[in-house]
Amino acid sequence: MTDQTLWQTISSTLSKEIKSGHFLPGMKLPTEADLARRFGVNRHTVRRALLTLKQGGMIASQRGAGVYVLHSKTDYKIGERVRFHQNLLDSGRSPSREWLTISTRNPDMSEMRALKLSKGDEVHIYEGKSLADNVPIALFKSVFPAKRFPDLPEKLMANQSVTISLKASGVADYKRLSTQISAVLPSPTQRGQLKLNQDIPLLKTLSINVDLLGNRIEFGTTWFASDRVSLTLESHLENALMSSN
Amino acid sequence: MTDQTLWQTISSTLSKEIKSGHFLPGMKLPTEADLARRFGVNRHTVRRALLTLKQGGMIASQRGAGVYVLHSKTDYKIGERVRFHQNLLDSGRSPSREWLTISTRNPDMSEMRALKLSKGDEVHIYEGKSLADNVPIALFKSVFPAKRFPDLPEKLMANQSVTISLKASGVADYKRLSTQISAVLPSPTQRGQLKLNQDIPLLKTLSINVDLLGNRIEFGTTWFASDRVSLTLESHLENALMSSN
DNA sequence: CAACATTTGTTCGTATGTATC
DNA sequence: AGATACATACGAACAAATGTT
Repeated sequence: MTDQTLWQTISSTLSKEIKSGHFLPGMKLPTEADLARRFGVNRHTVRRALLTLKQGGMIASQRGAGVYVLHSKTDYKIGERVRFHQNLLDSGRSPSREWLTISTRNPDMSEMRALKLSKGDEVHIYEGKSLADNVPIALFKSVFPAKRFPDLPEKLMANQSVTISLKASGVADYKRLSTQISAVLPSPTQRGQLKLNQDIPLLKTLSINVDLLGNRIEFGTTWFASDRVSLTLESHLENALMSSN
Repeated sequence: MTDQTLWQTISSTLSKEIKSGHFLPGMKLPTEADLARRFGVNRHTVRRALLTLKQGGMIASQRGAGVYVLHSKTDYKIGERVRFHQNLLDSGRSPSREWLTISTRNPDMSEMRALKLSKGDEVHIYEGKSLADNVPIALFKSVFPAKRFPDLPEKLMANQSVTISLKASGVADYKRLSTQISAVLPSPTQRGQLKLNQDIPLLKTLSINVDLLGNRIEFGTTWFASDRVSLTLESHLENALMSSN
């Protein structure tokens, strides 16, 4: 409508065709050359149009293969409690986790502030990847105070689950204190780990988790692929009111 | 580091120079032609690099003028209560609001579900723009049940404030029930209203607000320009724990 | 206000690299 | 191994918005 340039027109045309079901999730779009012929433009103009669809999370391209329509987003709930697996099980997905690094080192400034550490305190770093139905949907980095959880690394390697590992360390329950959300672009490393085809923004969340006494026990960063996830926040009102649903 | 392509190298080089303070907020970057000469590449390659910086909210371009370094983001708090002005005042900004349309019509499916409306119920639509220091930072659309708030439109036009208008309609207080966050690309219309230069994703939030009895009184959608805002969620634990700060 | 130079935005053309099938 | 298809890069030209003279 308000479109003016060729690539904007092409972009919104294809967008409508995808939304209308003309192209279904998982389907391969016509090749760039075909689309260029169809719209009577240069291949670059088609690529410019496809780029914005890619950024919007509607499609993904694979060099040498083609351009594919993506599936709709997984809904990821962020409540008081942080339960990754349960979260995804609820939406009918099969969740899994891969850990990339588990290490212990001195904290940087932001980590010290977030966990209210004293000088000399060390932290455990737990980095990994979250998948749903074997598709990577997020990268995470969790920072724990080493003084409080001396043998957490071994537990994490064995358990694959933060909740269970913390429980084994005496934390019966923990809650989310605060979360900050922003949108960033992936680094080349992140792009590879999430198998992104560039130019898809990540929903970045910084969260601080506390035990029931209010002690800060985890400083977590998560990068969600915005083409595969949307975040849902639920207040503690939710449970009480949802019963009257 | 892990960079491989020319435009990725240029992008991270410029990014570092901006972060290091070599280019300060508000400053004009060298022209694309100059940068192309500096890096010894084609102008297209420079533009590809600048595009990712633009998407990351680091720079903004103006045709005919140049490319400028943007200021850092405003932090926008999302708590149980929804208080736009207070929110921005807290971060030292001068907030303002412009309303674009105020109307009454029949709800669509999503609005009926969100507000739990019965067939035949009408809704008031309140659309507008939020600014901080005269820079647009978000667009919003609020949907209210007309049956409960018959004269809300007049109040909104007079007040400019949702909180005050609802209070005048007998809602002493209201809270956020749930919020869904995703990232989308702006439509041409939104791009114009937010004065975006294309290709900056929007943080889109869908929220349902309820009065103290749990009745749903507002279904709101907000599109934040991700280059100007980051969202912070605070649990109700925050207040209790922050005192021990 | 008009004319002009500057600067970014769009489009086409062409060539080469690289991953997939 | 070869054909297909996307990714990167260079070159050229013009359009559109801006700022200046």
